[in-house]
Amino acid sequence: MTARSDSGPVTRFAPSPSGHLHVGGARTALYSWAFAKGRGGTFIIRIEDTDQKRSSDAASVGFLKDLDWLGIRWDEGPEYVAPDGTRVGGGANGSYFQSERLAIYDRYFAQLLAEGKAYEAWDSTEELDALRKEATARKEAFRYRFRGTPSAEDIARYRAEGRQPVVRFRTPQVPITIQDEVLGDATLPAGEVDDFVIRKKDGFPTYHFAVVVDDELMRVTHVLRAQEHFTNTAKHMVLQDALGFRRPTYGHLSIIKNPDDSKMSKRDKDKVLRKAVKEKALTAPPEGTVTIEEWTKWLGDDNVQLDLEGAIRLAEALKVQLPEINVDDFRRSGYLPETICNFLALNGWSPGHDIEKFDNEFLKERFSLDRVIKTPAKFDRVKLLAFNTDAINAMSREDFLRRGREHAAVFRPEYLEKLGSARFDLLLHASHERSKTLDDPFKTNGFLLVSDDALAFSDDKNVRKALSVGALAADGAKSGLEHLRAMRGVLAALPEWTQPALEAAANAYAAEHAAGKIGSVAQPLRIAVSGSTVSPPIWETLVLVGRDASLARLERCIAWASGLG
RNA sequence: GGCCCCAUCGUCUAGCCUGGUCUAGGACACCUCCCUUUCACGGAGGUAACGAGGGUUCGAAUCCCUCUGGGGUCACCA
Repeated sequence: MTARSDSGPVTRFAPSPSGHLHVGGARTALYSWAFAKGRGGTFIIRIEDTDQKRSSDAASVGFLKDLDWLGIRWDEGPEYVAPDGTRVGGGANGSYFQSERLAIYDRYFAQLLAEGKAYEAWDSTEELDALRKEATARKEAFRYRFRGTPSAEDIARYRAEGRQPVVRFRTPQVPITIQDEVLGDATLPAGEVDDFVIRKKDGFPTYHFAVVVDDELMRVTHVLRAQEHFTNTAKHMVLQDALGFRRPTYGHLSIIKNPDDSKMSKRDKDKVLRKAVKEKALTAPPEGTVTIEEWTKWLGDDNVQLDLEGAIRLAEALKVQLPEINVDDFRRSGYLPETICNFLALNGWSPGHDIEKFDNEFLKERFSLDRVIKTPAKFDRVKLLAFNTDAINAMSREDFLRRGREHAAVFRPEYLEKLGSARFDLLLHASHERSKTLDDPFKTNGFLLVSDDALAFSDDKNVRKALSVGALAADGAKSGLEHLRAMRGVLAALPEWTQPALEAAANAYAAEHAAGKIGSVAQPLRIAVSGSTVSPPIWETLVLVGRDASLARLERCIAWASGLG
């Protein structure tokens, strides 16, 4: 924990712990962090777990882990031990979990009630729904107004019925000007804000109340949050006035959208799966994906979401790509945290001067609210991939090796087990320059994991071309299949199975039998050991597959290709 | 529907506040060519935008108005 400096700004990121940290939230956190840290201020994490039904401890920890992975560390907030052993969080303004601050909120409820600035309301859900319907019928927005104080008898009756009151704020009927550093000022006409609930019947504060109290008590000076909160700010401002609190400076960030203009949402993954299931007209879950019960429940209700592991298994079985939505999805896909931060920073902010590539240090130095873009941006995964490719290409061999190992340890342990450390390192080296993500060495080289007799040769245009190209040539050159037959003997006779030895032998053969065109020999070999026309460089690939396996695959490929029409 | 906000290449954006240097710059994508044992990488070039209409002005992407389009919000969720 760092000592709080009184001079700098104080910002906070206040997620509600349900689900995972998604890219929009990550960007809000990044901006908040950069704004405070670039000005000698304090960055706080606060967990807004006032919705008992939706909040979970696991989700809280997940948020902290994702934030830490991105390189965003907080000066105050939940205590967390990073993988490198650093202790993060703590602080003198806790608890940083709203569910542990109930006594604090109660004091302020009492104050407002005593001053007549808030009142208890006993309306039932049904009564409220009826009022809402009426408003809709009149084509008006529903706004709750003080409906009179119930008599002592009424209250006694409600109590007997088991009703619990909520506390509503008596909103002054005056125009309210929202001051926003990003969007500029906006004035809401008098009466726009209704008497909103500040304490739920379970005794928990609503978001509006807790956020106002906590921001004051934690001395937050700048609030950066999603644009969906813009209108809420009016509520927060009238509350601050009633409570005698200071007003933080606000900045509302535009939402991040999918390329098809829909709002990025965690449901997007289920959408892709539902579509695939429908297209394939599946009636039962593929073997080893999800249970029949999960399957039935999921397909029976659009609101039910598959758990992540199940969704991943199903996506693999259906051969569809799940869209990355959450920070952890991008991590799993092999994106670098520095790339995610860089790209996210650029999605809604720009340093100007055509600068695009920068790190969090730069962002910290340069970030300012007046350069935040007001328009919703589409999240372009293609450009993100390009950024990640550049970052990976710029990495040293050693860094790529180290980070590839770290990635595999978490997401691809089977490669480490199957290949052993020497061949695993060779795989990374051989894949580095053609990798766009840390996952590419594994994602694109699944043939290394399958057993020799299970390797499937793909019967496509490129394969056929490579195997028969010579036969089609007019000069009587040999076909790829013939090269393969010949190479079987050449390779089997090799005293050692190393890249230089393999290359030398193949070159010698090609000089004599393929007019020096090594490609007409390399491609058939590639097909034989990998099953397709795409793999790391061929000599490395042969070493990765290994001598015995390569020869066995060669044999199978010759048999397979001989049967091709 | 009420209220609020926004509007530059397909996409992310620079420029707008402080009108002229904008025949509108960069990046990703796309197209062409080069390199190449596959796939990638890389190199050279190219296509591509100020939503529409009115003003103001000698001059508007930049200032004003209208329209159109987009977004947010209208919960005892945050």
